[in-house]
Amino acid sequence: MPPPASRPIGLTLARTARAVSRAFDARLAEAGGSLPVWLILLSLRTQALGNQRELANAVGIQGATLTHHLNAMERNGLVTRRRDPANRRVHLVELTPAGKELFGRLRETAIAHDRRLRRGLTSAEVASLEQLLDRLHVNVADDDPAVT
Amino acid sequence: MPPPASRPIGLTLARTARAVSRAFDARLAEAGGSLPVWLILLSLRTQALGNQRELANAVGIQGATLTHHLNAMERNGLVTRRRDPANRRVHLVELTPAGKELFGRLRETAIAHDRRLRRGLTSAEVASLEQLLDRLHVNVADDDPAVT
DNA sequence: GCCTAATCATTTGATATCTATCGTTCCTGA
DNA sequence: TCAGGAACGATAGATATCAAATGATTAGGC
Repeated sequence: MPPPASRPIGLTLARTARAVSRAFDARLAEAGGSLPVWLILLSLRTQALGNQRELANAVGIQGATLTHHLNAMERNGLVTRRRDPANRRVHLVELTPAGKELFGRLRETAIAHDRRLRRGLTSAEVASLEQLLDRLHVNVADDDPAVT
Repeated sequence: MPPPASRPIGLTLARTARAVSRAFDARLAEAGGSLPVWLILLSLRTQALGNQRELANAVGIQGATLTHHLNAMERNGLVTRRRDPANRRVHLVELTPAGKELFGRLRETAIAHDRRLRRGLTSAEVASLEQLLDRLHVNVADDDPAVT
């Protein structure tokens, strides 16, 4: 059983994802944002999150990492944090007007990026890509590492 | 023109890639390695690289980052670095026996990971996935950002 | 043959991320 | 009632990464 002759699919996946993320991040930087800031703004704007842990989960980062970003965003006047009076362990994170304004600008960037990414692909192809990616995800998320 | 109703494809791509990379890195760690170390060993073993810049390029990282990894690998006795007598700007990087031994172990891990990743996918599906990823890559690598 | 360009690697300084730990606040069961 | 544990977020310490500046060496132009 020789090693796979072609380039491993994981390598192609990692490199493509990095190139795409970097391109997106560069566009967001031009608009005054960054990838993590955009994901945080998006989650705050579109989901009702009870606490920072849920927010971190929605963004896909750890709580500690979220803390750093929220510190910076608070310093920059994008969000406010205050204790929930009903449960003083919980911090309520809210967008300021400046935060909402940045969200609007970054949303344009995100829409343009997505359009650019899909260029030349039919919606059936995009759907197929999504489905294949999901299957890779399932293959590694699987709790049974015994399968060789 | 509303934002795309479905989850942006870039987000699915980024999350899948992260999950896959993390799973692979965890396996490599069990075998005594890491993702960047594996890529460096693989490049050294399978390609004739003239200098560190080429090596960094093959691995897909910046020269500065490569320097850090080579420092650590040299400390751990996996590689040696010496000046090229013909061009004293160039460092020749070579695997030690311990480096070759680790390469062999990590290769097993990499083969198993690839097999796991492809589980349930036909080779036609994998080829289709590769081709779709390449098209995304081209879409962002494109030098013409005017296309919206 | 010199001075300037270019090339190669490293260092420096910054950001993003993780795991582990800590302090505070809340809740539950004896 | 109150002691122990759980939940929440912050902090500390570590690693990976990049861009920009620096140092050393070579190559080219005159």
